[in-house]
Amino acid sequence: MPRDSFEPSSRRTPAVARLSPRRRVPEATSHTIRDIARLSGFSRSTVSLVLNGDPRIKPSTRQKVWAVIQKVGYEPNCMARSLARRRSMITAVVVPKISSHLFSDYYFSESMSGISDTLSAKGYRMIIEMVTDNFLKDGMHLRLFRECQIDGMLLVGTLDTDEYVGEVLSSGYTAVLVNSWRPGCSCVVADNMGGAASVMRHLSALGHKRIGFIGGLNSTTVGLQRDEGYRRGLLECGLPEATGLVEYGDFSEQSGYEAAKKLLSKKNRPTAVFACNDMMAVGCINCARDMGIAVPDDLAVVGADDIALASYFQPRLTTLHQPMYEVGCLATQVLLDKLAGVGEWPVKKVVLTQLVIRDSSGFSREGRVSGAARK
Amino acid sequence: MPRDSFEPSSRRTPAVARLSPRRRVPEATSHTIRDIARLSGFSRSTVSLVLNGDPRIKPSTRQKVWAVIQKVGYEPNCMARSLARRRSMITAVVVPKISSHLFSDYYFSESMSGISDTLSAKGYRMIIEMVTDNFLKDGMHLRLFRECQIDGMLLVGTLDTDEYVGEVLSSGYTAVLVNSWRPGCSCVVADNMGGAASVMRHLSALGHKRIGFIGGLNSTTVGLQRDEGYRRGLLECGLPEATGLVEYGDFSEQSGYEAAKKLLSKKNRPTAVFACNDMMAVGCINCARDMGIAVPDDLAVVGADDIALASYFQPRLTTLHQPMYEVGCLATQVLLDKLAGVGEWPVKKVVLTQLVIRDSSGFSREGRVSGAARK
DNA sequence: TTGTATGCGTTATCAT
DNA sequence: ATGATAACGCATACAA
Repeated sequence: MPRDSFEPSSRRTPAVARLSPRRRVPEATSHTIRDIARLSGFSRSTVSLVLNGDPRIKPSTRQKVWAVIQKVGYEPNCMARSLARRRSMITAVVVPKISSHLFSDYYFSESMSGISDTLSAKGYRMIIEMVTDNFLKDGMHLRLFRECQIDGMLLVGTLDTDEYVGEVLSSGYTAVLVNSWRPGCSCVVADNMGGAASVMRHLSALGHKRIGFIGGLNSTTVGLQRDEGYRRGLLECGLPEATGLVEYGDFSEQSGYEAAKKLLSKKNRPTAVFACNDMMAVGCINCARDMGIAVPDDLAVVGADDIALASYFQPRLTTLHQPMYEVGCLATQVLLDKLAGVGEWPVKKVVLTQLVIRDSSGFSREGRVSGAARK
Repeated sequence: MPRDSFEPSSRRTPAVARLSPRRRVPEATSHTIRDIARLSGFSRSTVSLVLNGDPRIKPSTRQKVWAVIQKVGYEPNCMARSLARRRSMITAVVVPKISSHLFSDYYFSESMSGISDTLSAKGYRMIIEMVTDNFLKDGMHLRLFRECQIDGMLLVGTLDTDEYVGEVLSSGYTAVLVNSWRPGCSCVVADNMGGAASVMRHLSALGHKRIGFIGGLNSTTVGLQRDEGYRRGLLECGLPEATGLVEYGDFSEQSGYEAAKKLLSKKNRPTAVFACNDMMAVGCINCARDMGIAVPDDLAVVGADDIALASYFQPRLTTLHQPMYEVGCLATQVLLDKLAGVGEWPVKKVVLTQLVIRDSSGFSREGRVSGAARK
């Protein structure tokens, strides 16, 4: 009983209840695939096949259908398509909420740009979720998959201690970690360990023997890896792991200031300091200034991240540039490959970092030195 | 012919074609509303009503149904719900793509945070779209509504010359402009005009008579309004609109440098400069330094935006703080109100700006002065 | 190659 | 108060 094709102007009409036309107010009267079928004289399926570029459709048919589509300005409904295809073309990007000023952090902004560019180039859309207490309480990390039908998830800069990450990864859904590292899952990270080691070689080459370290949170991958890189650098340069040369902060300027205070108050204070990120480097330099220690003359300071401030601060910061844009792009590509069913899985990728030499380490002209890659 | 309720374990079974069970691999076997109906012994409709908190449902039924929902961890499918409800609970946030480093700009990052917080508090999700050439070519601005069924759109910092904005607004879809201004539509902006005037009063109070202005792009609302505020400020302070005191840039540091060069090369150069944004203020100060003009002693400089750099730059920048977080929140609220059918429409809202006095204008301690509100 | 029938998971209408 | 069923708009085995 064909009840589809030749009903001139109405939607599929039920056998009996012709009395109450179910059509709701067609406010913006957008067309459906039915309209195209009717107008073009083909069936819905044919239109659908044309829409999806199926090669089985005869060219002449294809053209006729497309002509109608163009003419009436038909656009397929994503929701309906997702429902039928069971694939939403939507990716969630989950970012930690650090204060309420998340997006201003270079680290995240750069990765977001890379992610966004790569996703939209492939026709994917992204929804952004910030990890708040509510996010966790509502179990949003899994609801995004189940309720919202997202195809995949990018987890940016998560902590080793974030439990929800484990839940996502073990749930069987597709996810990639951006700049954090866990065994058994796909991760794309900047080569912080190798980069940190290159910082140490740089300072060592300048003649420094006592190089201090202001660490960050070792629950973060960057914190941990830069810490390891510091130690590896000492080894490579043949420097002893002297005591009293390491203090930890929490990545904030304030914590960098306080760590520096401890470091610089010692009888045998370091002549150079590698701070785990730029903000702590800034704190360190401010502390040195307050203590009457000149940077870079009496103390060389190197940061990491290469935030915008780094090149405007006085002295301009020598720092380890982390190519977060590239990391974002690559991570997204890994995710999309998996969704497309190509490539390996899981996969680990490392993007090289670069040492940007400015003034705070005693050089006066800017230059770049490639960081070491871990192969 | 009831074919729904008492089919123990299978989906709706067609009269004949029982041979080929259409069910595809239920990979992650998530439950549907049918499962809940079956398990609880009620109909799909009842479950749906329970799910949506309909008051007509008897409390005992409500409890029984919820018990099952909790037990099996059922979560409704957004796509199906959106399709049926014709409302997606998704909002698009459209931001201009300035270089590839969009998110690093304070202006946008702050507004995004406000938008994100407000949306997620109301159960809305946001998808972020950057305006690129492709965005425009594909007609994405309207496709988002038609294809993706977004409920509303927030347009952040658009230019007066952006044509797609007009198309969105005239299309009948719901949209709010964030920090830009057009007649006949809903806008939420920072009070840049009043704020700029307060900058002028500040400089005038410091004794400056010749106050220069480095304008931005007057195709932007902030550019235009700060320009107007500059002139209004001159008037309020009884200063003449002298010639040769105004130059324009494009908001970049470089353009600020060049504008300053012209301004400061004149025989009768200004003793103070109000730059339309912080980056141009930085360029101006760098230029002054290169010309041997001391800031703030020989030249007072005030910027606008209060980007993170402002308090780290030397000298620390006196600047007009623009509460973009609040602007983002408010704009989102306006949008959601409209979607909920409450409040007026269209609506114009102005958020006060604040003058943050630091070192570049000659003061040594930080302080805040409320900007003037336009009523 | 094209058409038919049905499914995707939910909401909304109407009848009971 | 609850149940049955038709939308919602598209995709897709399978038949023709």
